[in-house]
Amino acid sequence: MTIDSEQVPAEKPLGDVEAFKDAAECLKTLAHPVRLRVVQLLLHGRYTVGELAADCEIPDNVASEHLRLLQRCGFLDSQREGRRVFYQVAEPHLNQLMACIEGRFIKKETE
Amino acid sequence: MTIDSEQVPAEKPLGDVEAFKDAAECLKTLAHPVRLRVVQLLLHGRYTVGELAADCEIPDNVASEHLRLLQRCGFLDSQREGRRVFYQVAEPHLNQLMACIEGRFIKKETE
DNA sequence: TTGACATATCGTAATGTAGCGATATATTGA
DNA sequence: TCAATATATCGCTACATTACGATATGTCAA
Repeated sequence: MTIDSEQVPAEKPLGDVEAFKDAAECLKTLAHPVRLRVVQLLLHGRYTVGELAADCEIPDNVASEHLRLLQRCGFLDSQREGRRVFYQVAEPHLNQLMACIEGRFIKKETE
Repeated sequence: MTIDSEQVPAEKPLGDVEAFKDAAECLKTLAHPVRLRVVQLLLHGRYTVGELAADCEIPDNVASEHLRLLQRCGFLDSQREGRRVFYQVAEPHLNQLMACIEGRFIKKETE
């Protein structure tokens, strides 16, 4: 048995920095107050750009840009209906991820 | 019964953009490949700045800066022991949050 | 076809973030 | 006290992100 001045830490989890590049990119997209609110809303129903912009109190074109970013990393998709475009959640994991975030950061009424 | 050209969406979840400001700030801190890897490691044990820097293949001072950011939003804390500083997880929710992220983005061996 | 509406895109200015090298601080042992 | 080690901080540059106003595209209804 060798003597080692370092205590041996628990075995490291597999993976490395590289493995988290995609995750970091997507999380960064999610990490914006407007986009978090948008995702929260879309987990409860379909909304148009205008409706989401109104809820978030931002101009339509700004909302449209946020939606484009969320769509680009696969969180959302959209369908045009007439002159309006409805967005909805496309990534099943968003539900659980959002639950974690709300559980940590959003205060419930009944607490 | 009134006729409404809009279909009524499911009731909106409570909250607003403002409520997600803190969440967005912390998520943004987490949303970096090095910091995700660091958190993953620290969920499995205590490590020094130097050990974390080595694993991530970055200079010590860069690691120190990442650790400062993670500590600033309450994810980590640290204790000095001699000339080394050990970091560890300070936020219990990180475990579940990280599980979500790994579940979505990190491929397991056995799959 | 024209005008109004809904959404998307583009150029740009302001701000934020990452990483680097140099330097500072803290701790230990010679 | 001095040098070596470990970590932290600072000033800086490069780059990314944000929101805005203007404009473009797509759709409908008169």
